[in-house]
Amino acid sequence: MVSPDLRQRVAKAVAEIGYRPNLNARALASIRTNVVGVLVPSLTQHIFTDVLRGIYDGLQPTKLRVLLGNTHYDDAEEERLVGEFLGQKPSAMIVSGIEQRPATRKMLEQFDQPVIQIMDLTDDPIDRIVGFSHFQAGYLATRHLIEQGYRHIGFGAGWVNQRSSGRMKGWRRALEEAGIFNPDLAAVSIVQSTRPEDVPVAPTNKHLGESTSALNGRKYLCDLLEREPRLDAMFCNNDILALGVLFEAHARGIAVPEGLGIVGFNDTEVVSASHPSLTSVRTPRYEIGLRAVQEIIKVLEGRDGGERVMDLGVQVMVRASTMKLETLAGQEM
Amino acid sequence: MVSPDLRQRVAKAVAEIGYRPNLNARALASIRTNVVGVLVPSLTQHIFTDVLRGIYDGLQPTKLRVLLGNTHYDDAEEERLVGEFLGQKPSAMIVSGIEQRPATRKMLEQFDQPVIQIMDLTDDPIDRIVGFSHFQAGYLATRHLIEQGYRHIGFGAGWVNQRSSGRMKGWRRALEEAGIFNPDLAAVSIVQSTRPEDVPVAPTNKHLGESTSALNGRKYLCDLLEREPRLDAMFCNNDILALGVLFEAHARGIAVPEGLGIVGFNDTEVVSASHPSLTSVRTPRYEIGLRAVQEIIKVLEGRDGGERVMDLGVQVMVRASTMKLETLAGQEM
DNA sequence: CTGTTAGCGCTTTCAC
DNA sequence: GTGAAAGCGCTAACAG
Repeated sequence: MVSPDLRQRVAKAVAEIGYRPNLNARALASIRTNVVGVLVPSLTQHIFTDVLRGIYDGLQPTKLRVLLGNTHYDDAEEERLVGEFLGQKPSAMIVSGIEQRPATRKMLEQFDQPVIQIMDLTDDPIDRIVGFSHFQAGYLATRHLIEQGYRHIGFGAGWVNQRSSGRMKGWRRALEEAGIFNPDLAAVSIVQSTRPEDVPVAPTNKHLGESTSALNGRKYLCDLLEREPRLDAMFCNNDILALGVLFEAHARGIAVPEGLGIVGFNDTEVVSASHPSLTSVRTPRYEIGLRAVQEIIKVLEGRDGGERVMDLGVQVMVRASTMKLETLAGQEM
Repeated sequence: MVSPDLRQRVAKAVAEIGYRPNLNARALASIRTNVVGVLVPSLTQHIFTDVLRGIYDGLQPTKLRVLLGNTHYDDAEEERLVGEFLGQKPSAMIVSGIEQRPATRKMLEQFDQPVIQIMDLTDDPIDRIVGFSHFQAGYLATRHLIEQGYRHIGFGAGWVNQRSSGRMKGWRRALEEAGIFNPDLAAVSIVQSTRPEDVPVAPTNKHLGESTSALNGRKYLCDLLEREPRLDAMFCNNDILALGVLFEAHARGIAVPEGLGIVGFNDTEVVSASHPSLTSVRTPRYEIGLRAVQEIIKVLEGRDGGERVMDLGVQVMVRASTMKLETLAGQEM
């Protein structure tokens, strides 16, 4: 406690001199760093930037900062970055997915602060995990198409990694249960998975192309129609792909949803405004980021909930592009 | 120099113990931090994530890491973050735009390491700036529409800040030069600018709405057509807005480009795949991020180029949505 | 309760 | 050349 006058004068001096506390020294002296290390596989896909928004918003009221790393979907890079970040003694770590290398996992397990995996689900998280089931997402999307009366349902994905292969397996399972699975109806450009058996289609269905583009969507529809002219619906690995399929349908004069049902993935903003609007699987990206940091804050404050696996779920947002059965009158925006 | 054997044994011990150098201590002892502070106003707009990609890619071969902050387009938050980041003694700073508060600018000027402003241009940068002219972008887009024969050219923007108002002024200037400027043809939802006089339209043209959405694009086209039925073209503040305009044109049966010319902004991937494909102004977002860190690396290595203002330019990518004059045969993809 | 001092784990410098 | 010692700017634990 000092006099307000002195307080004022000190503050003034501080401002004049331009004094800034050295946070490195502070971090070294105390053990707290107030830094959360965040590792994402990509900044290209808006999906991870939505997660980041949630993280930043959740961290806003705290004094925690973000140290962000981009692994570029590369195991080795992830391992390097985890090592580097851990050397910074962060207050917590957030990493994407569940496919860490054994060495990476070990480092993270030895780390004595909260570690949150995000964007996927497993019974055996490093510490805690908050995400949703990709299998369930693919399954629900495909079931929706089946219920709408579609029978020749394709799948399109620019590239297949561990998470999208989960969606793909959901697609396959739903079709197998209905007895209408056809492995020819998968259009996949690039497969990257540590376990190739994860991808439930024959390699003959693959062809090269860029990763995740609307142009690919157009191409996939062409390809699948060539293989199976009766194709009447598509579940797309992302919304941009779905938009591409829609554009190609427009260009070919195929009516959507009557002649072709389309389901996107992620439910990004653009799909609700297209004409016709697109059905899409809503993924809780923002919520995942927010929840991850909320859990971190809880643990750091000592009021740990103890929940290790947090499934935030997905939801099929039904719009005009799959309204085959219903009358469309008044349904479109 | 030690024997390979000993080297091996030490490495083994290091791995077993799980030793990690404490980077805070290192930062404190040396003055080098190997951290680049990056401040962006938003992570929602993919535009800044493209910049980030450039930054990360440019930093890849170095040992520099990124400390990322999100100002949410808030001056006060920017000031807070600059102070906080500077306390970390980063090796360099990257900040977005040129509208820093005086106090923020002063802190950055006193900082003795490279400071790069990005995404805009000014003759008077804090240290260096790499970007492009938003005025030129708006001017070129509008000139292109005029040259294609359009005469009632509207402008649409979810929200107008310092940079988009530059585009808007370019739009206005081009129309004034052609003697066809009509202030009624601006559809703008939210204006946020320190200098309201920057926005070259009457306030009556504003109405509320979400920031940057395809649904807004649809609404803007409706609004402008109501105000001026002869409207025959639109320059949109971003590609998603342009997509919304295209969807609304579809829905209303307006032919694009014959009845309505559309130009987007940023040239994101999706516009080249739409049907018809959309003309858009390509902005060098990735290149800006890359160049910014290349400049930083140059300065840190002591081989400073001395260039303070780096204009990376923009380019109108002409596609089907503005091909009014030419024959369209064979032009569309 | 205030003022002092001993480190935090490195890098750098200075003797040897 | 190698090895010991002196800080970097703070925080925390101590004594007054």
